[in-house]
Amino acid sequence: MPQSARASTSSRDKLHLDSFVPYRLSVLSNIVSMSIAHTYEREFGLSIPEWRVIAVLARYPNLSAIEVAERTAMDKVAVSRAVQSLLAARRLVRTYDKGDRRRSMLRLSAAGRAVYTRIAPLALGYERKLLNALSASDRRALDRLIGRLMERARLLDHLDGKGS
Amino acid sequence: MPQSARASTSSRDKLHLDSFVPYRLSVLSNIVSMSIAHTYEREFGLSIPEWRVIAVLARYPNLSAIEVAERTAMDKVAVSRAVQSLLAARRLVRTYDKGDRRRSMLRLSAAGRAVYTRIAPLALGYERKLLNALSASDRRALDRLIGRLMERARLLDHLDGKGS
DNA sequence: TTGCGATAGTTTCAATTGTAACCATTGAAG
DNA sequence: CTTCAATGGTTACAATTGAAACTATCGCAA
Repeated sequence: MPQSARASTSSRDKLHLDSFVPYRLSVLSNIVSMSIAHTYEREFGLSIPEWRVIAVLARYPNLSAIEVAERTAMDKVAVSRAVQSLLAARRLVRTYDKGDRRRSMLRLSAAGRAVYTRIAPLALGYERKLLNALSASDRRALDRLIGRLMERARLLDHLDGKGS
Repeated sequence: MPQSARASTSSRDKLHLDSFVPYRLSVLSNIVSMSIAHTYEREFGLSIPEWRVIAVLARYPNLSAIEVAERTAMDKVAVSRAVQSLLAARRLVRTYDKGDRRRSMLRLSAAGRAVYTRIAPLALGYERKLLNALSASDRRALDRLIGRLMERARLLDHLDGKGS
């Protein structure tokens, strides 16, 4: 079998990490996340999960833990831990649903809201500085592209393999 | 003090996780990475760091551990661990530089190359399926946008705060 | 030579995270 | 009324990761 097409690594099978989109996305996302995370860790002792919980509760008060998980793309264990440390820091108030006592109802305390109103501008400021690298139309394009890719990635994920 | 402008969260300070670019990037990147990681974990028992080391050594043989770290955006501890488990699995060969015996020289064994030639097409196949969500010109745009953002993110990172 | 700061890489220990098992409550079925 | 599967959430334990300290070698200087 001379230069078998099956066994040889044809040029289109070559993978350059530098131009491999999943790799590039991962590196970009890590730099960005760590940059922001560093800000609110330093200033408020918040971890990323904690910050996400605060952000979503600022927008949608009285969610249950599971609803928070859905909106933040975290799993319920991560939410549970973030909620516990936020409760301990008195940045959150938890009550339980009358009529379904499994269901918690979470909202920010005054202290929690204060944290939010101080961090949100920092986070948005970082985003703005980041997006300054792009023209207005590029920014719109970016949004659209991320949306499309997210949709497709979820589809692929559910189609094959781990579609639990 | 009726609707104090200072204390209230003005509309441009509001942060919607759903439209916050750093958050969207992070979610997208996680879905994508885990989807691919799942494939090579299942089929070859490779972790993400191990896969990255293999990918870069397939392209550039005889790198030292630190050079691998630079090209994969991993830190040297992660590289050290990945290298150890790849050595144990006999997928890597390590020699030491004559003349500087601190410096290792890493390259794939035959088994390592075999793993590479089987995974690379899977990874590229995934990328292709993902990018099928986009037109050719959108794909070019995506590449350009990621590049610009990466550059800007690194700049911002080094400017302020943690510029170690 | 000896000494010393820098570089390559490893080890150690603590913190974070992920998985699975678990407890409590609910709702519906018998 | 019991029983039992499903749901909300927590706990326990193992695996991963990160930061800092450590070892070994090198290059240069006195």
